[in-house]
Amino acid sequence: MSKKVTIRDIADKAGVSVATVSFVMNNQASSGSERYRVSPKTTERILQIAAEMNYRPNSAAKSLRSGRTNTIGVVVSDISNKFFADIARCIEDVAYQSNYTVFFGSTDESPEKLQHVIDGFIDRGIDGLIVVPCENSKGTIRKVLDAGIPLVMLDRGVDGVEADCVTLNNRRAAAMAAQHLIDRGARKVEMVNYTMNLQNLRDREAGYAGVMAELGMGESAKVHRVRFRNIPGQMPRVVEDMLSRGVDGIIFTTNKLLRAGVHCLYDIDPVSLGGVRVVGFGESDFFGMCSLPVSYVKQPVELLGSEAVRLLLDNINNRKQQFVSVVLNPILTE
Amino acid sequence: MSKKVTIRDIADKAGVSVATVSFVMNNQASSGSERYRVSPKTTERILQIAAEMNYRPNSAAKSLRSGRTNTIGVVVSDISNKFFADIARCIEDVAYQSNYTVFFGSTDESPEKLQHVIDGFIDRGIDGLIVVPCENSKGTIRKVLDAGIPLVMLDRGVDGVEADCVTLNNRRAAAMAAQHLIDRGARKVEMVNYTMNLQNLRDREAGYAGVMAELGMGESAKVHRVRFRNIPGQMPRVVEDMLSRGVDGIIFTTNKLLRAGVHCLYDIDPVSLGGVRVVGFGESDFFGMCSLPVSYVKQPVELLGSEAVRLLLDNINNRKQQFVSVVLNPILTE
DNA sequence: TTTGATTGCTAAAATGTTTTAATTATCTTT
DNA sequence: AAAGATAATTAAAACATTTTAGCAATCAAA
Repeated sequence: MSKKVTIRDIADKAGVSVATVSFVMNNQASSGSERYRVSPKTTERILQIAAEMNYRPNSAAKSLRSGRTNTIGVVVSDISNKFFADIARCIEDVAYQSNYTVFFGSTDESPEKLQHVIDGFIDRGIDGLIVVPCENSKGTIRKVLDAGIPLVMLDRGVDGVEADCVTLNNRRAAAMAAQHLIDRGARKVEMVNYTMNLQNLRDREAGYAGVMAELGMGESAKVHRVRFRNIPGQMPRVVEDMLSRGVDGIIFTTNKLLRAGVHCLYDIDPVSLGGVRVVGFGESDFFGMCSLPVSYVKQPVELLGSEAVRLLLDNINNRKQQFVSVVLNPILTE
Repeated sequence: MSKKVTIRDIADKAGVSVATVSFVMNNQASSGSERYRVSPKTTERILQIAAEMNYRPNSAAKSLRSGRTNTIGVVVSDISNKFFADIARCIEDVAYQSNYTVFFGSTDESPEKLQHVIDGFIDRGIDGLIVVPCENSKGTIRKVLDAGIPLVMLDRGVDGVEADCVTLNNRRAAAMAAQHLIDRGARKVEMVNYTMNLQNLRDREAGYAGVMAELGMGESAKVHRVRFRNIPGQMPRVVEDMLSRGVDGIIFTTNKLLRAGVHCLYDIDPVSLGGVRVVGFGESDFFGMCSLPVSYVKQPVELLGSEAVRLLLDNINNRKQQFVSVVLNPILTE
């Protein structure tokens, strides 16, 4: 458990000042700096000594002085949800490439948790945040932005909040889904959504409603709403209801809903799933193995993650004023 | 973007020294302290002022001085793998309850990545690590332990390394799996495993081999090995090979292998999956919807996560010498 | 050879805490 | 009222960096 070697130890051994060592340690990369240069010989020697003493900078001291931590916080709805886990992985990879390390936190769609997790991250001095905002999180997000902390919203925006944002083109995605079902001959297409008021979900409804109206099927359009916290309790009734009324096409607005829904369909009719065509958001292993085909809107997970990180780092390093909104295109997969 | 309020600002406003404020901020909880007390009146006033100034301690300064960050690092194989994502979520929850925040990192089973991720975490001053060790990671793990950094191994141990460890009883789990298949009438049971040399995988082989030998079926026992990095390339051949030789029971040693395997079976024979009974490790949505039943060994995810955190925090706070190994019981689910 | 610029380096302040040792204030006893 | 004990508070050092301002030394030009 050898004592930690500091910049001072190196300075002593090299017979120079700590300032010099600090310059070498940092300017190394941006070696073009006019001011504060160090001769190649000294630089070399210091580097050498640092290496053989196995020097590792103390990041607490570093960030106390510099105010930066090279750390970002990522707040999603639930890290164990495959969709967010995939994104998380992607964020991790891209962030690491830029020497950033990531904190992860889950909100379970609760604004209080969101606030709490974000507070924790800020207290630990993160340089920026990537957040999947939940219902009623406008206040929290605003506060972060007002505090001058770089933030990127992911998966959904928040009405009335100006900040970088990376989302799917949800309107279009839902429109594609509806069109797809109708093209395949569906006559009665309905949607199953959450009760939650989230931008992405509202957009999906809008996209669905739009297509239905366009095709003169506005009358038969219907959206069922299930509580986020009680999917297993409510889904069976919703599914039964739809089947009893002869629905032949269903759009589930999230991967969780889709899975729950298909399970219900399967319970009722394992062979034909009630003869209903189904489209969902986000993929899952078992789609290919269902007795009836399940189509789904593929989320460009890698892009969602990498774009979010890109925007955030950009924001951290350049402190720009202009916000940008990245809207990604969905891909429908059969 | 209000300037950050410090302990000094509070001291000034309250007309006391920074030391007093510091005492109040920390001893608050452990209020029974003999030494360094501050009168209830002053305490009250300081707390009041701190609250109305919305004081938030600077954690960089805190950890520079105290050497602690209230942060732990979690290194898994792949955070986007549902198994690890579930554990991660669990770790997050338990850690947050104790006011710890977590860094996450993935290794993709590469020792170099493991080293790199761990270095990054240590540089950021984590108080401890929860690690899923990969092949050839003994050196890295040893170094961490030698540096006096609390560490808990998760999901698998490392031979010859003494440290806290939380695992499934893999031997037993595999034995249960084999027994299960045989009880259901399987005559020719084989196993599909990775080529990797990991403790948990070896134990699963041992459990399988043990049961087979015990039942006088040692002759017919056979383990197929697939490279971690080339599952889709190798699985089809393995599955075909097994089917052609009349295998009627298969044990897949990981959830990824299981899913890949079942997909292959499905591709060959969507209805009966080749009439083969299958057991795997870890659950997935679609098991209930397969034409033939897939059984699986349920991993006690919540316990894996919470026990790991418990051991780690214990280690961080008490610096004990004695290492403990928690071995959890598997549950077979049909 | 003086002047002015450039190069290479350093001393010291600053960052926001915690903690030690010391000091002052307030009580009890006598 | 003095002495001793105890309670309340503080000054200052320490933690490991970064960065500002400035000092020598060397070099180029006049």
